[in-house]
Formats: sequence, structure tokens, C-alpha cells
Amino acid sequence: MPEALVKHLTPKKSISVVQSEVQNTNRIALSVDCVIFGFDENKLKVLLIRSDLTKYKGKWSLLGDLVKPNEDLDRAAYRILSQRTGLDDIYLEQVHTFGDIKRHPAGRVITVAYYSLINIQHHKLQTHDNELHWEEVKHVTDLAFDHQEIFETCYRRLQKRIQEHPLGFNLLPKKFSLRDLQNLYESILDIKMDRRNFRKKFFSMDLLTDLDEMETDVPHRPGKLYQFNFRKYEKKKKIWSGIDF
Amino acid sequence: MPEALVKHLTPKKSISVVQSEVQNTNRIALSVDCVIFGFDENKLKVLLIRSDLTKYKGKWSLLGDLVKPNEDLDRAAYRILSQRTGLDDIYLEQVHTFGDIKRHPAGRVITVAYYSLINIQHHKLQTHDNELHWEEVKHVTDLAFDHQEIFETCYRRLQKRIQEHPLGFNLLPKKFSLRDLQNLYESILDIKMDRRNFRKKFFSMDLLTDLDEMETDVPHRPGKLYQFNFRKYEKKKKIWSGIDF
DNA sequence: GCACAATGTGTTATATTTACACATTAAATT
DNA sequence: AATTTAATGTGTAAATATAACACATTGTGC
Repeated sequence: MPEALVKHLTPKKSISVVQSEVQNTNRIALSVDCVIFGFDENKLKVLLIRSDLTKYKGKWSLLGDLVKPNEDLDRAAYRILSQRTGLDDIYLEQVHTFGDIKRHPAGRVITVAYYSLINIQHHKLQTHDNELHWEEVKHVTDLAFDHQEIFETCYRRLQKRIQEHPLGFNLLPKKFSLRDLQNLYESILDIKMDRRNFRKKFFSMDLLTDLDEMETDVPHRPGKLYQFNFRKYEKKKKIWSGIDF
Repeated sequence: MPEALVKHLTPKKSISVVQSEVQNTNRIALSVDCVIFGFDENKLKVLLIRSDLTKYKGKWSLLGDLVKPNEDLDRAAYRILSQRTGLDDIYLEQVHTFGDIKRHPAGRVITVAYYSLINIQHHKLQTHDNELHWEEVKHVTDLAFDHQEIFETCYRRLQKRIQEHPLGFNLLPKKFSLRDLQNLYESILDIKMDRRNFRKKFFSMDLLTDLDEMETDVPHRPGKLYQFNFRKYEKKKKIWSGIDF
């Protein structure tokens, strides 16, 4: 066996590092960044904050913070969200970790990206202080750091997830019309859908409770209002085994 | 506006931390763990290594290592793989980051989990030194650290991905029969599939090159051999916009 | 040359997805 | 009060995709 190959095969130390290594070897800071989605004026939006680094002066960035030494990752993400929005009970999902060496100008910072879905009606955060801003996803460009890439990764993830799980409801008020729901899907996926097929699909899934209420304040025939029925969504473990490239 | 709410709305410092913070605030070590899948004897297997921590004495764990201060995440995962297997050109995908405070006995270590697919024929690593071991996925239980959870997360991810993208080929030798391919899918998904429908599906996708060769050394009628045709898989951007919970 | 154990193939039934048009309703306007 | 407006609400038929299913063929091993 050639020596070069043998070298490769020499057992190396595993993840089970000893204490001293943990403390001394690594000087890597850890942060969490959140892509916070909201749905308003029939548009999918993202909450951004002005960068305070001179290097990125004037640019928008995602909301994030360093993870505290004794703070779980998910909890850190949750903290950022509740601090910013005052909301609890937020949908939150880890997406990807970005760790390029030079991604942050202040040193080695790797960041765990989350996205979250919030009901924009239920929060009233001050965005007019020019620090925070709801930007339409279509118009998000040129964010600070590698946040553009993080944003796009999270957005693609949302687009995929929303077709597989009923997440959309987290972006809507408790009561919504089917038109609202369709608008939501259309704006997230950036496509047009057939109204009849859309309704048929959702009714057949039996996830909506008919509230026997109507929209008000619409300048046309009002639609019925519905509510998402969590109880009915019991992750019907669909054992799907198709192949679909 | 209530004071408590106002507090929530007060702008906090963003991700753009200053240099000093990066160096002093965080003492979090960063590692990478790889769930290395192989396919052998018609079984899906995972490469494990004996834990060298006394706390987990006798238990198996995933292959991993600390990320070096000036090493990209993906590169670190790649390094672990090529060190262990002597292979390059490996399929590698980041899955999830695990960061519970107490997940590692030696201190705060967060770990980025990857899975990889390797062609077990093309490597010949010494597993008989009792350090490394290929374990059938069905029999993987009770790994060290939180590696059981990491393993299961990565396995579920693989199961999903394999139905959406032609990854399976990375686990097979260059030349394979359709039976091999079906066995692969069946063992990854842990289901039985209909042979005729399976073949129909793959032929219709037009990803296989018929090599006009036959299996040898089989005690029955030999099957034809095929090769995966990367060229033909040009991520036909299927704009699927179904909803399927 | 015969039994064996696998490969290789086609059709039908079912389920899912897509395409498509018109009557209905309440508000706003005249 | 009648009309216009802009939306809601609904069903069916065609096309596509999936699932179920059986028998002839081939090379090996005895």
C-alpha cells in the first residue's frame, strides 16, 4: 500500500476533544441571524436593520446577535426575535450555518441562520426610527456582510417548506379569507395559482374551520373567513416514497 | 405605550459587533461531524469511530474534528472525510447545527453536521483496527454524545433528498445494474418498490447510459450494467408549485 | 438438459393535477 | 331603485402520474 494512502488511514483524534483543546484551540465567535418574514399589503416582506459597521454604512442587514456562552442556539434565535418584535410563540426554523473565514470584517464569526414567520398585524414595532424596516422580498438586494446569500438561502427554504407543511398560517391573522391565503402562497412562491384548484386543495385537506363570518370593509362581495385548525393537522405521516428529481 | 413593550422595541446592537467583542465575549468551540454513508452488501451503512472519551467509553461516535481558526466550514468537513477515507470528490451536504449547552462534556462545543455519500468500493480503509467500523444504519443505536440525534437527523435528510435529487449514484460503483440501484433506494428508504415501476421511472428520466455490458459472477441471469449520466441531469428547473402537506 | 433464480417487459385501473367559464353577491355609483 | 363593478363561489372534463399486477426470457449450476 502506498505510503501516502496509509497516512490518510492513520486514525486521527475524534470529536471527543479534551478540555484544554476546547479552551485554547479555537477563537471562533458564534452568532445567529434571523430572516424574519412578514406578510403585509399582500406582499411578503423581511425585517431588516441598518448596519452599524462603517464598512457597510448605509446597507441593510439581517437581525442577529452573538450567542451567549451559556445559551442554546435556538434560544438565542428566539431571544433576538422576541427582543425585536415583542412577540412570543413565533415560528422559527434553523436553515444553514455560514462559516466562511472572511465573512465578517471583525474576525472569525460563524453564524447560524434561522428564518421566522410572524404575524405582522400582531406586532407594532417602531420601524420609523430608521433602524428597522420591512422590505419586500422582491426588492431585497445588496445586504451587508454575506446577508444577501443568507437571505436567499432562507427564502428558498421557505418556498420549499411552505409547499410541504402548513406554515403559511403563521404569517396570517387568526381570521383570514381564502383569497388572503392564496395571495400569501402566490407571493411566497412568486407565481399565479388557479383559484378553483387552490380552494379545492385546501378544502380537501380539511385544515380550515369555517367561521361563518364574512370580510368587512371590502369594496366588493365579501369572502368567508376561516381559521387554521391545528388539531386537524396531525402530521398525517404520509409515507410517500416517490422519486421525483 | 407600555414601558415593557417599549423596552422590546429599543434598537439593540446588530450582528455587526466590534472586534473586541468577537475576541472576548465568546468561548465557544466549533466542530464538524460527518455522517458518512456507504452502501455495501445491499445495506446502507455508516462509518463510526470508537469514542475516546472515558465518559463514552465503548460507544461509537461519528467522525468529526474541531474546525481550525482559519478553515472554512465546508473545508473542515471535507478534510475529515479525505483524511479518513483517502477519497476526494465526495458528495457532502451540510444538514444542521447542534448547539445545546451541555451537548459535549468537555465544554461548550457546537457542531455543524454534514452527511456524505461515498462509494465503499473505491475506498479501502482499515476498519479492522477496531477504531473504525461500518455499521448498518438499522443497527445504529446509542451513539456517544448527541450523535444519535445527529445521525437520525442526517439520515432523515438523506431519505428526503434522495427522492428529490439523483444522489444515490454517489453510493454506487460507476457501473451498476438496475437491481443495484433499486436495492439502494429500498435500503435507504426502508421500503419495497415495484421493479417494473422503478425501472420505468428511471428510464423515463433518461439519466442512465446503457453500457451494453452485463453483470458477471452472478448465479443467475445477469443484468445489464448502466452508468449515471451527469450531463443529462442539468437540474431541469422543474417549476413545481404544488401544495402537498 | 433441466431446474433455478433472477432479469426484462406492458397494460389497466386509480388517483392526482391541470385547465377552464359562468352565476352570485354586496358595495358603490348613478 | 336600478345598474355597474369587482370580487367570491362553484363543477367537470382532460391530461398526467402513480399504482397494481403476471408471464416469458436468460444464463448458471447441477
